[in-house]
Amino acid sequence: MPRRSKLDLADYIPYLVNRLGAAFVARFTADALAPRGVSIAEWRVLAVLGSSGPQRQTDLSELTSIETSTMSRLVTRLIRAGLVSRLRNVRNSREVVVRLTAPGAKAVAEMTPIALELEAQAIRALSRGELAVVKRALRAMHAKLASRRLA
Amino acid sequence: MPRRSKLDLADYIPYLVNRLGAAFVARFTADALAPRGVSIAEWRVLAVLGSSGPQRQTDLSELTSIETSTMSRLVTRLIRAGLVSRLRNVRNSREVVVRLTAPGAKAVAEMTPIALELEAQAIRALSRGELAVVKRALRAMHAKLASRRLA
DNA sequence: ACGCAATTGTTGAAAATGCAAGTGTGCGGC
DNA sequence: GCCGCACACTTGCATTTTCAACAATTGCGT
Repeated sequence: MPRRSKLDLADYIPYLVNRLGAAFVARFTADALAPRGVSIAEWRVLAVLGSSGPQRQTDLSELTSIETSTMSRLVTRLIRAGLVSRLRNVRNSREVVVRLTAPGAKAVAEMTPIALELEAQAIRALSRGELAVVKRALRAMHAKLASRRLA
Repeated sequence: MPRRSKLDLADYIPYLVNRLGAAFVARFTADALAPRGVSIAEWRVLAVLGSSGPQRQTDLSELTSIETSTMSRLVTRLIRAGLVSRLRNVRNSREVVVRLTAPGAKAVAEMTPIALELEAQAIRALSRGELAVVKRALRAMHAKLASRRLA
């Protein structure tokens, strides 16, 4: 067991995670986003809507790790692009429901295979068992950090 | 094996990676950065300098996944804060060498234990074997994505 | 039912970012 | 040696993000 009071980034999980995340973004931007003039933040919102259905902006913020004020303007942009709609909730009029429009759903449908192919490429480096461990580990670490945040 | 043409974010590695990365940032910001008025981008630069020694700005950009123009201004800010110095390379005068000042090294030394403790908390969710798998996997996936980028 | 705090979303202003263009420097071919 | 190209960095400008303040609405405690 190495004694670690000095930081060795090459072995530091947050660093490795950030670097991998940046690589995904770079590749996905080149393959899917840039050709369509969509930003990574916009894609994240569209992907959540496609995966989990219509959402309040607060929930979109939570799910994407994007600030609520940024989300407000981001949704406005997506509306201008015709990809989503924003409607006030009838039962609770301080809330708003954002949902994909038909063109928005089509855009998600077109980009999804590219997204999946990108993941497929990355995990070619892994055995099936390793993949399962990695997914569980990513979720478990997130849970540990998110829970402590409330305390 | 599920057939996946629809995107299920809860099982999608890039999403899990982004979410975990955001959680690290949120926690580290609260624990170490906000109290000192340091931004996450600044910390990343300081951490690389602490871990790998003086660097050219191009290399800092590469290592931190931060754009070179952003890096230029970021280093300027760090200089103003007294944490790093920027000196033109004598042997190649278009290059610059950024290095920690004494206060910069001190700042890194103070924040490093907090960074390590944060990682330690996260990986408490993992067995030793899982941890090894995760680290290898993060590196392997990054390698797969980075190599293809050049092709 | 009333009042007050919490929730949800928006906006203003400052700061940070990204992209393209520009500056200066080194290097390879001929 | 000279020309042209690649590299390292900086700068201008438009866009995006952030943080705080604010407005509107709900719901809780009593």
